[in-house]
Amino acid sequence: MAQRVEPGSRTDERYDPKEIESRWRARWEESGLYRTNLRDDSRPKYYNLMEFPYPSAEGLHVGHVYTYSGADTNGRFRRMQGYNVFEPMGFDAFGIHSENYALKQGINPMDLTARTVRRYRDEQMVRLGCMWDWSHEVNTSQPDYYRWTQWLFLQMYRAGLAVRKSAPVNWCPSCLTVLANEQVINGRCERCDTEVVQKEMVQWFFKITEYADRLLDDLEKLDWPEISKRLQRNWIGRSEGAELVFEVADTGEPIPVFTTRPDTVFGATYVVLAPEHPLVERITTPEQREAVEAYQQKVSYEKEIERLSLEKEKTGVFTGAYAVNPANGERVPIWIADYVLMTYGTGAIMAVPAHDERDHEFARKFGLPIVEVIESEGGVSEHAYTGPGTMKRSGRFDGTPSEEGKRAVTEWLESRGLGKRAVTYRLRDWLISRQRYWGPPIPIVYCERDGEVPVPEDQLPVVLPHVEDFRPTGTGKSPLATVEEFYKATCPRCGGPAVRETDVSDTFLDSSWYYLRYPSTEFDDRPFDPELTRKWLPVDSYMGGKEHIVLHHLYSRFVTKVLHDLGYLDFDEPFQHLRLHGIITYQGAKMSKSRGNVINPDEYIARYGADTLRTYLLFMGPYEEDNDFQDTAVAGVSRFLGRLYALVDSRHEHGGGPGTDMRQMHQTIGRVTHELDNLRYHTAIAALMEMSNWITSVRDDMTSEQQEDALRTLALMLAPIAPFTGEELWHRLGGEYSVHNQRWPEYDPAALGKSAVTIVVQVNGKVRDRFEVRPGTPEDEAVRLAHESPRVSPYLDGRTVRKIVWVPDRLLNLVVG
RNA sequence: GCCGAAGUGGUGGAAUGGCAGACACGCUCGCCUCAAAAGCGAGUGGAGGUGACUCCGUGUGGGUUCGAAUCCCACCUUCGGCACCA
Repeated sequence: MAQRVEPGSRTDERYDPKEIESRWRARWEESGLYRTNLRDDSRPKYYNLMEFPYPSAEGLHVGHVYTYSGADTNGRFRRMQGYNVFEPMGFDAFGIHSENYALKQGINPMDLTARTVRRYRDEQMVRLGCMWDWSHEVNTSQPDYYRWTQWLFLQMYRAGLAVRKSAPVNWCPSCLTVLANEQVINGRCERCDTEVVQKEMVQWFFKITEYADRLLDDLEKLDWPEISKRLQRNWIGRSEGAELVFEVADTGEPIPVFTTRPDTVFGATYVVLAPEHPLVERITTPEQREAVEAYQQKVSYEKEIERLSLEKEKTGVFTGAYAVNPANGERVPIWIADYVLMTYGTGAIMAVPAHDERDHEFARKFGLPIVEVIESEGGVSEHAYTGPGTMKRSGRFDGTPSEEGKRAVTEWLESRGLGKRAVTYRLRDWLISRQRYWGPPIPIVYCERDGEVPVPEDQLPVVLPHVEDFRPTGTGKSPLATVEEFYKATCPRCGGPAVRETDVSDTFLDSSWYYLRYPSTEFDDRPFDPELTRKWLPVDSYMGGKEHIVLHHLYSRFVTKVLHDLGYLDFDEPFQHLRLHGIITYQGAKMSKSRGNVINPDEYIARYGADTLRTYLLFMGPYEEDNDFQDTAVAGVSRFLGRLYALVDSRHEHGGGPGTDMRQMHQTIGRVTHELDNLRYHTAIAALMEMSNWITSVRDDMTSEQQEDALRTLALMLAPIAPFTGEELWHRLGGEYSVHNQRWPEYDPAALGKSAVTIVVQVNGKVRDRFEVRPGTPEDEAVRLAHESPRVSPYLDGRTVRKIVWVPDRLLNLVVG
């Protein structure tokens, strides 16, 4: 540790962030400054959560530093406001990203991850100056954590929400595993950008769709940015309509179809099944069988991305079979086409070409009849009419407005047992199994006698073994399927021979509950302690990036709701208050390794110190918007911190003046408090810069007490943003350790009372003069002053004042004509 | 195609109905220096004027208003999300 600085002495040293930061880091550590007493009831609690990183090759990214700078500044601000702040950190250490890094290095992820985590934490993260309480660190890849991830799986299983079923799933040919729907972005793998293919496979799913309505409705009660609510709403994609039953002609076999336009059922001139629809096999006529099977073959080879392409012309094949339109009894042909998806609705549609663009295009291509049943002006020969209107050619419903017809037609068909109201969602069940090594084994065994049996809770964890060959196999099975010591098991129920499930679970399951674990890391006999959980959750502030809205945030809400329903939690939303920071671009583009425009935070910390990087990141622009990183501006922030240091260091050569108006200081306190409350960090920092400029310019007029007061206030307000420099300045000003335990400064409202206000004088809305007057100056006096002003009077000469706009203490506008 | 956000000096941005450009970056000039760096000081939207000043100016066009960067309508551009969801 460097020499102690005695308060009061002028050192004439330059601002040396490296020395300052390492000295205070050691002092904070040794005094346990950031260890939170979770059982302290004397202050209101504040659970300050921020996204934890997954350790990978690249090291800590500047995006992480951005998240943490903003979240930590908020945590420190709340701490100074009197909250007992809990700010934990951990590692999302399981998962494909960490595993792919290990594969590239050829080192078992179990060995490599431990090293990577140490590097992240001890070489990078500790330097950032965040008030993390490392005594509650979690690492999702450790048995003491994933044991409870497996426990969570078992709760899902018991509740009937974890099911093993065959379904069309997304397979990534590069990662050699299946993916959840949320992990496919525009037909590509979220991790590696490879095009995914569709496969029918038996997999484990969590039935998140059963919670679709609650996930949708409860968004209302959350303090979240609108964009994240909108994205979740879109993703859940609730759609109201009806399920109508068409029957196969002759056999009478029902074909339920989902439609949002039951009012157009009289215009349904054909039915389309998804190519994978189970009915296709049974209804296809011998003449059509060859064509149908060829088409099914072709579609099954198609990549998701090709199938979704809109440019593509519609294709399809007639099955040879007919169905009966339940509204008018007409026979309509049954086709199969890939524009109908097996995974949405019932996998079958009634096609109404007159009033649906897609059906229209298909009907025109294959010469199917187009029957207009909603009155339209332009007709429907060229384009479908999809708007509302009056029903026609619809029997008893002719003349009914379409909106009313939706309900009426559904009720009419329902009375005949051929329909009912229905709701469909875009959201699909969460596919959680992965054919990979680096994750928690799914705690299920398969017994010859008892079938699928959950591992009893007291036998958890099912330990992930350290294996030689951890490479993904590509066979649709995890590498664990080749490890006999692992998969050979005895049935927990009958004791007979059994095999373990060898798939591991999705990384997003690990992170779906980690916020529940942080307060309870001391317990190894329960995932989360009821008492601590009741006290500390839900989370008071959660900070992260936009990329997790339909992944991590949605899954966490689902898991919380399930645990609530099972009686483990008394709340059903994990993150009451969520804020999303913007993306940092560099040279105008998103940072990426391939572009070679990645900012390495280590270099900036080494050169300028963590405080400068933190302060710069927050100063760039509005925290919740995207910002471009500019190297030159970083140096400017470093100079600002250096100026503050010099300001404090040279204070004994100044002050001792007759005293000055301290209103500026009180205004700054008010401004900074308000800006920090709203995450407007860039304007908070600007206000601190203005205050520093103000002190510099008037310090010789200040009394010594005033100067001291101003500098201390400045140090206090700097502390949440630049914690090292704030601490150092506070210490040099003789403040007691630590600045981070001080109360946030309050402004004196009386000191804000203005002795004079500036009135802006406009003529016809153009500013012509401004003058200082006492607050509360009446209108007539202001008007008189305006007429006397040589800068205003020329514009009034020879004209009549038609109107006077008077905003007390602010503005006078004279309208002349 | 649909939904959303945003367009302000050379640059990042401030101002959400009332003084456009706070605060910075950059640049110019000056001080310091043998010189440079650092630091400090002054200036810095555009055009005009010796000058006090004047006019213009927040993507484009229109509107509301005493007054619009801010509200409304149309369009253009950029970014983001979704995309055959019946």
